[in-house]
Amino acid sequence: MSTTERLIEATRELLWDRGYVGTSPKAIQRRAGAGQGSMYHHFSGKPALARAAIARTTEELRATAEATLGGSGSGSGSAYDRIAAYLLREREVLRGCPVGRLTMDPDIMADETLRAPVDETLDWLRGRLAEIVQEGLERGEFTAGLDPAEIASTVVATVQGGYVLARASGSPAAFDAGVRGLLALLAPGRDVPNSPRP
Amino acid sequence: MSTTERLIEATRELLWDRGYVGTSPKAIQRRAGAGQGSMYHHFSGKPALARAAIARTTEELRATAEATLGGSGSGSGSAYDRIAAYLLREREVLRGCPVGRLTMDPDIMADETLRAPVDETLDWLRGRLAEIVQEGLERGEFTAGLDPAEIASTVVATVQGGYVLARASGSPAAFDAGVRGLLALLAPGRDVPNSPRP
DNA sequence: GTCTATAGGTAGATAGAC
DNA sequence: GTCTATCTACCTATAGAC
Repeated sequence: MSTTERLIEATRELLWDRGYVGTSPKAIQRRAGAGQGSMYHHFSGKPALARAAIARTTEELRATAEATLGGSGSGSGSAYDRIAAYLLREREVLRGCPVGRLTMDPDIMADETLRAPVDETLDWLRGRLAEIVQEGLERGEFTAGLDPAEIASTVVATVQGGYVLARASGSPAAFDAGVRGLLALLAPGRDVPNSPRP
Repeated sequence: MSTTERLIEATRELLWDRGYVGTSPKAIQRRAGAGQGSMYHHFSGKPALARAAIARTTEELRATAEATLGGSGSGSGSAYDRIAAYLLREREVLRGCPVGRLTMDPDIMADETLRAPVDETLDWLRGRLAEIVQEGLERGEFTAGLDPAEIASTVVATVQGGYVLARASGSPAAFDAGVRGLLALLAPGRDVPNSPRP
């Protein structure tokens, strides 16, 4: 793996675990096995490193989400099933969301080039979920009258907040509970599938 | 206001806006109008300051939540109404939750004396909401078969995640959308009250 | 109680040799 | 491309005078 590559990956890990404010260039160098001069040769500084790391992490989130939310147009399952698959997929719950956690970082929010990709990613996710809810409404899967954009926001918020509850309690159980509650509300009467966690 | 008091309040503000890692003793002193020596006379260091600040903030959260969730045993409104009041109450949405944001701080999670009050507070909130959902189920307000603890987790997660969405987009609208979606799911057919925000 | 002095360590880079 | 040296500022205290 190239030095550039190792620097980006090290930054991704540190941003995920410690946030932007809690991540120092020195820590990135140590983790990447790169020297000071090497790091500043490849990147102009901490913001540039963070931009590269965030770009990759947001791409990954989109790809992972799309993998459960359903293929390219082929209706592979009901809307409920696709949303359930998204909610119940395996996650490193106790680590939190690598994108969502950035919103609590004041220095990220203050820099438009760092905030924008975070905003666009969560916005894309809400839009994608809203499309699926709309499909479900048209097929009569959900209670008529629900607002697709609102339900999409509720779904994403439940996931983001589930991370908070899980981290506070030190256990993924709280995340799972929130998700199961949401699925029960979405489809009254249906059996909620089990989470992948033991 | 005493120096101790000003130090605690300054720490609360900074923890809320910048987190634990992003808050320095010097910044606290500046905001409190206290000198270095003065601060270290009243508190042993940053962790002690944070303990005092978190204790006060969690007390405040409990009091504020209890104010909307309903009085001491007197059923002042339906379960749905009390949950709606909690969800729709005025909040400084773009600032995030002063308790929930602490869960993303690695240094807070690593120190048991700082993590415990956060955990206990969110746990209390979930328990309190579960009681109310239980009441609502007994009165037939909600779809039979719902799990009170799960729904309570969904409610708290939606709030915590709503803050994330709002901060990402720079607008409280995303918070409100998530809340309105949740209320619509909780009581199909009912009109969801408007949020207090303009 | 509050102030100033001191101190070792890190943050976030820049400069220039190799 | 990578390394070492250097730099200013800030972090998180401790010590001791007033």
